[in-house]
Amino acid sequence: MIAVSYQKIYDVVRRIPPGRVATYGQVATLAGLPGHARQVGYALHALPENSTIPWHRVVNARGGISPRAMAGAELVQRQLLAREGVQLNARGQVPLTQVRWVISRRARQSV
DNA sequence: GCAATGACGCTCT
DNA sequence: CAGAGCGCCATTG
Repeated sequence: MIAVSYQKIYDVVRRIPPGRVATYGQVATLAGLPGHARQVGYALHALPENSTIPWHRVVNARGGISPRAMAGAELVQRQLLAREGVQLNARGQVPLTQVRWVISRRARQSV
């Protein structure tokens, strides 16, 4: 059973455009849950693999892929990002200064 | 309702 | 920027 609060988070993640990435904190804030970055990660963790949510576009505040229970899954995320043109550096992180998702104020209101 | 858990963020070093 | 430590809080047992 997925909590209703997660729906809000999924909704934000769905809006992340290809070739762009957002941080957990950013997603939390856009979802109307400022400071609940952990719940964002928790929500994505409970996300089924067959989901259409672009969860791979969500990274931590440093642009890196957080280690999760199943190692190797981060490799998948790296592949999905590369497929969208997001190149990762040697540290396995993305240049946030360039690919950080910047949503316009008007775009947020159109929810 | 209490205690433990966790795909994190912020601050200091 | 990278690493270590502390804090926040919904979800779960």
